[in-house]
Amino acid sequence: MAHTQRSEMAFARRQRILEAAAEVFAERGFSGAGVNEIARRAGVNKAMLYYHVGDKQKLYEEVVLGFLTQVHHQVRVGIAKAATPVDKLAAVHRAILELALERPNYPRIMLRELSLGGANLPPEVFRQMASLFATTREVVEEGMAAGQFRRVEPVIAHILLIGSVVFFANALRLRDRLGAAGAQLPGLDTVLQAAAQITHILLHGLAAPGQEGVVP
Amino acid sequence: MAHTQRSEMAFARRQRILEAAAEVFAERGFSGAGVNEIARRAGVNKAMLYYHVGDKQKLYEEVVLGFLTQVHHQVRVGIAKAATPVDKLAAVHRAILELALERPNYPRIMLRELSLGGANLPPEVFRQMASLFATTREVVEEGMAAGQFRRVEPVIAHILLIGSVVFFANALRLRDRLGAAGAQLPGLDTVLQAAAQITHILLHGLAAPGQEGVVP
DNA sequence: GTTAGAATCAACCGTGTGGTTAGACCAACT
DNA sequence: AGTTGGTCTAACCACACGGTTGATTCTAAC
Repeated sequence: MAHTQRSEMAFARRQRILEAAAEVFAERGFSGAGVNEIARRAGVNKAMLYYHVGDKQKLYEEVVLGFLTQVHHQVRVGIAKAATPVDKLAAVHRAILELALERPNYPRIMLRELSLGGANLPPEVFRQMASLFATTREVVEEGMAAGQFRRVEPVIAHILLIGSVVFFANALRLRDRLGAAGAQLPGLDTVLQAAAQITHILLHGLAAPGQEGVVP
Repeated sequence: MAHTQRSEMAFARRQRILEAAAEVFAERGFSGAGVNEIARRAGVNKAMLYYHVGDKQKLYEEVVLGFLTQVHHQVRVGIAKAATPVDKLAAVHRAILELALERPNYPRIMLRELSLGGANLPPEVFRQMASLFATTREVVEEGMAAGQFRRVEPVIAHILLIGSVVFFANALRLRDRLGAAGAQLPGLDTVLQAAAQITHILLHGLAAPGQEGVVP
């Protein structure tokens, strides 16, 4: 296993580099991030970035793609565990939300990338997005067919689901500065409680007339 | 009025510079934007940026603040014209939405700034945000007092209102690339129609049980 | 023990950046 | 005509950036 040990070390290095990259990209954005700083935080020489991963662009793509596939995976797991369309959609929302809170770097990156129109992203990332969208679309259509959801364009539901999470996760970081600016801020006991309110409002909003009771 | 003409010219120049700046900041973000390009697009010498407005930072602040105050103004106008809390909240949503669609540069900037945690923004901008938030808070609380809205933390409603618009406006730009990646995309006749669906879902979701009928 | 190749590093390079400056231009007033 | 002060420009600068290179160390296999 000697050879394996070596490549395991290399793999670990690669992971450290990608994590550091995610951190810096999240904090400063693609243009704002410096490969020097990424290297510094990963504790490796700059040339190692190019050796193990690639140039700045490649670094970025790797980070984004890694996150997207993870989200999609979790979403599918969530759906598989749920029974009704409403539960499934709630599961989708929660899966995204939990990942967003657990790994706060990523919503930041996604948000910024959205505002750039995906300028820094390769087609593969869009394929992954499209695939995630297809998943939620299925759920929404199933729910409409079952009469649980009102008739909406699935893409709208998708946008609301994802958007609310990403926006919310990012907004959390403004709290302190908004408070300092005089905003009268929440008596939110926990972040998760606030998130639950969001899920509830969205599902309630999507419920077909007379079906509001189905929403947990 | 000779002197006035001169300063009017200067004012116009300033506006052109700020518009160009908004454009470039929207396309490339704060770090990605170059003062050279801003100057080029504004059709002025680079040094004029520093003369008329200030450094890159100041340029950015001016752009963001200008937009925020405009939003807040429109929101207030919308509220003033509406009667019931539901109508007022719908008006808030529409005001933000219309501005976002009309001046697409700004949602992009705001989104990116959100993901940066307002790193590039001065306290005054946060004061403006807090003030806007206070406005919607009033409406939400009025609606809850009147029994039209379910009990929610106003900040949640605020986030959903703003977030959905900003996210939606930005998502529009992904359409083509997502379509090319195989996403089955909307039969949305018009953008406004999609937006109306969003407003409807949110208001419906916020409506108190039994009050869903009040939503237009 | 030697060797091939993976992994690492310090030093370097060209380019493009934000920002500055010294002065030219020009309209308006004395 | 001369002076002033707002407006504008070309040229410049220091520097940080992304990226590369060539040499060097480490390790595993023969």
